[in-house]
Amino acid sequence: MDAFFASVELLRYPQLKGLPVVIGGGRRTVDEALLASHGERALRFIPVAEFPRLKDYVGRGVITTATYAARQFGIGSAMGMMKAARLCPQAIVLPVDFDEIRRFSRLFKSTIAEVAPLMQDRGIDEVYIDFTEVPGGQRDGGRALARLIQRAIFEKTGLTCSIGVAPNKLLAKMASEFDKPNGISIVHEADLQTLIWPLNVRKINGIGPKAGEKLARLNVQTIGELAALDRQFLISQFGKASGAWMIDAAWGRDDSPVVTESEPVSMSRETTFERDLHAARDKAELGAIFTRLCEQVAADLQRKGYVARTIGIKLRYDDFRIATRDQTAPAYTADAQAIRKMAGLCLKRVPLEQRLRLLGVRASALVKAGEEPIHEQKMPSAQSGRAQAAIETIANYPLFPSWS
DNA sequence: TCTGGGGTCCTAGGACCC
DNA sequence: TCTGGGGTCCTAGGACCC
Repeated sequence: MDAFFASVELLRYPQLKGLPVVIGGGRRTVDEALLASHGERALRFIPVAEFPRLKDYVGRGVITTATYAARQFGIGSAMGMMKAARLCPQAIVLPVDFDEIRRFSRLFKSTIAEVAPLMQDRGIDEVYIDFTEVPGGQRDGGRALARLIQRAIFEKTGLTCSIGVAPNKLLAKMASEFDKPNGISIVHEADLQTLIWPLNVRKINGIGPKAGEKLARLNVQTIGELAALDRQFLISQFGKASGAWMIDAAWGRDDSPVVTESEPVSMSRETTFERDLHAARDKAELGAIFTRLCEQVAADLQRKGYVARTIGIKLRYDDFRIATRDQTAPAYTADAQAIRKMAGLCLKRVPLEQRLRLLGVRASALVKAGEEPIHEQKMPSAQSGRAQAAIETIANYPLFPSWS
């Protein structure tokens, strides 16, 4: 989807069309009173002058999405709000409305699934589609179906998307970047050398800042240069799995299937504080946040019908270093108090002298509620001390109090 | 006044088991 | 005079993606 978060807001505020708008930030920047006085229906008539500007923004957020007009100023996703404000102080800033975003996400995905049911989720605004078997899918090299999908999505949502058509997911993803917004790009196997090899290695989905930097140090900038390297050399540099994957990617080879269903691996909640907090000096505040995170994780598990056996915490210190601790229990739970106790055990094992910027709670080793393995869980005797504490913790809490 | 939140996957080491 | 080999599970950290 093109500039998804921003485009959804532009549906409500069409008067902002063509203007630099950014979505993101930690606090609500649209005045609630303004919304209340104008009412949902009249939102489109709020004068542009009344919208909050980036220069007035205070907080620790990052940009989630920038409209194409805002991108002209050098603003992009994941950029800190303060930096963006320096680049374009007059840009309008709106908060993320997650409920609305999720609603549109479901809408565009269900629209696609009606046409091409073999669809894989790739986050909130992206999917892979295997339309090998869709009637008419091969017409005009796939362009006809791509047009049909674009039209259907626009009719249902009023939003545009960009589509890449290729023999596999790797190439399709790259192709989808070629003609944005509202474009269709078709890449054949034979186009590898002309269309793919001139691109920077960072355009490969899976080569991020670190691998990109390392390749640059090896004097490799383009995908073509990467393709010219020896497989064994890449394996020696990046490890067995990554090295082999990298050379295949450079040659456009990817046989991974489009996966329509998958079970979640973990569920987590985390929050960055408005100011850095200290475990001892801000104990009450931190404790309340910690408990709330546990309650949110528990609610997420229960709402989605899962139970977890491993609970973990995540800390980000004021210097941005991250620490994580995990604890596996002998039994599964989705209970807020049990999770709170487990997370508390984790907290005891992590250094707390330094001020904290972020705290998170994570549940993993998930299974569907009611489908827990029946045989007894073997405890890792390596951490028998910890494990014992976990056993006692769990024993003190009923497994599914909210359902019983 | 730098730098969100929710995920997945991989690696490497230690403990333990047979 | 040296001390297996394979496998699983757990943990911590890190890269990467949307």
